[in-house]
Amino acid sequence: MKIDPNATSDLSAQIAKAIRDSIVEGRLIVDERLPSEAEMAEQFKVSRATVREALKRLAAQSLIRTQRGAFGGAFVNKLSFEEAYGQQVTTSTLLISMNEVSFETACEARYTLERACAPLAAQRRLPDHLADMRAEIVRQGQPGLTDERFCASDVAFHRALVNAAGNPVLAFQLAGAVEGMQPLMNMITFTARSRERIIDLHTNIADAIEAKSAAPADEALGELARYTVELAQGVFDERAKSRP
Amino acid sequence: MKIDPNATSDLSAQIAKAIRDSIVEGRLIVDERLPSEAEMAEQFKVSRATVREALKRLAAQSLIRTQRGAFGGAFVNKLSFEEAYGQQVTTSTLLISMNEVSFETACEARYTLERACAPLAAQRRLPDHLADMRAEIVRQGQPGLTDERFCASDVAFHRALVNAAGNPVLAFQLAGAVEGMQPLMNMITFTARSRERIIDLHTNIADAIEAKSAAPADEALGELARYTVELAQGVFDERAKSRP
DNA sequence: GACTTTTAAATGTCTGACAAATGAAAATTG
DNA sequence: CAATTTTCATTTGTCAGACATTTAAAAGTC
Repeated sequence: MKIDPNATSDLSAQIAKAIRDSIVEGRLIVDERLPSEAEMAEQFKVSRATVREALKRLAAQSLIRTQRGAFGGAFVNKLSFEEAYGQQVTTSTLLISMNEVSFETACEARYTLERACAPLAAQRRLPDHLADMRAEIVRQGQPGLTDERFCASDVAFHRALVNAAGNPVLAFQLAGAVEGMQPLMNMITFTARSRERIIDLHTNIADAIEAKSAAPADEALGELARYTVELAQGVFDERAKSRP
Repeated sequence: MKIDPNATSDLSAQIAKAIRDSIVEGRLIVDERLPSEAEMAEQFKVSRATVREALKRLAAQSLIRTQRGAFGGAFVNKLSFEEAYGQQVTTSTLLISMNEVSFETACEARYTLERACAPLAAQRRLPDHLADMRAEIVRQGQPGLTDERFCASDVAFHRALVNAAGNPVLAFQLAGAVEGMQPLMNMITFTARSRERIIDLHTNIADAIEAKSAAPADEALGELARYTVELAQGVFDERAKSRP
């Protein structure tokens, strides 16, 4: 691990990169303890403050965790699916909100990936997954539900569908596609009639998954994708009319 | 933005969270300048070092960028697809390598998602994407190519396929699934015969995409998924035999 | 007006210090 | 001896102040 004091980037960024590379390439293994801040400061010939800034960068990516006290220090963190899932959602949400991604593009990505899960979900679903899906459908039918809560329940329904595929890597990869869409979905005003239609389609999906038949689930998801884009189009048209 | 000095977590983590929330929820918009470190230190009633640690956390997630000099400071960064792509790949790679994910599980996730792209790719592919795919196929046929380079070319081929779908959000979501697999793929030893088989399947895929016919592409991808798992199984069996 | 110099503001880095947490070892107690 | 308490060294978390470096605007110069 070498640091170049004359490089363009910050010393803390260089140090963070050196340690990150060591972790990614396996020279530092999970739960291994890094040298203390003071030792690293000496090793890299920088101050402790600079080392700390580097460590905070790594902590932000869940690559290390720190513990105070004697025999404490910084340890290589075993990245959990939960942590990775959260990072994935945050990144996707920001990416979509900051890059003028059209609703159609985001929606297409989401439903394309989700439909890919449907056959696996139909094949492997457990009672728990079905129960989760049914519970969200019930929630979606409750009167007085705000649009935001309706959307949140929609996300929860689709998360259950993805989980039913029984592949944690797949679930992680889809996290951003499903949950990152929520801010866009929240912009839609759901009328009683559109909710009814969506709940019908969700019911079709749950029924198909329960019956372990992939095709109808895929069909309903396709229909849902079309309908969602249609609803969004209506909202945008309405908005364009009121602000010409 | 409020900070609790008695909370369990670090002050710098709390401050980072407060700023992150402001960005995610839109209270801070792209390119907006944050207060200077000294001002934030005063505002949050902490030292400048603590504020800096918080800012480094945000910089590690590409949420802010900093600029030195007068009228410099920390600015909300517009998360680019490129940056997000890189983060996604790093996270996926670490997640897979640290969590005893079976080759089958990772492979299933990858090919399930990739097959979902095939119809879109067949429909929308541009000459550039085809050229990229063909170029990688040529490279894969060169003698003397190391296994690692063969794998890297394999990833490049599949990246071109995903890009051919013409949906940047989809491409981003698939980044981890395709590239995060590489360390696992690198463990496979590719014989001349297995390379030939893979190149044949890649050619089938490229031909199908060129002909804008989705079904053969999907078929070849399925075959490739099966064959990859089979190859890996061979490697693991071999290893089990030599180290009983 | 075009060029150079100055200057103020901001981040980057360093030093030294103290607070707080924490587990191991030593001392104490029954 | 065993259980408990105390001490203590180590390490991270936080702070204050200083200086170096970068940068663009402002002032000065021809």
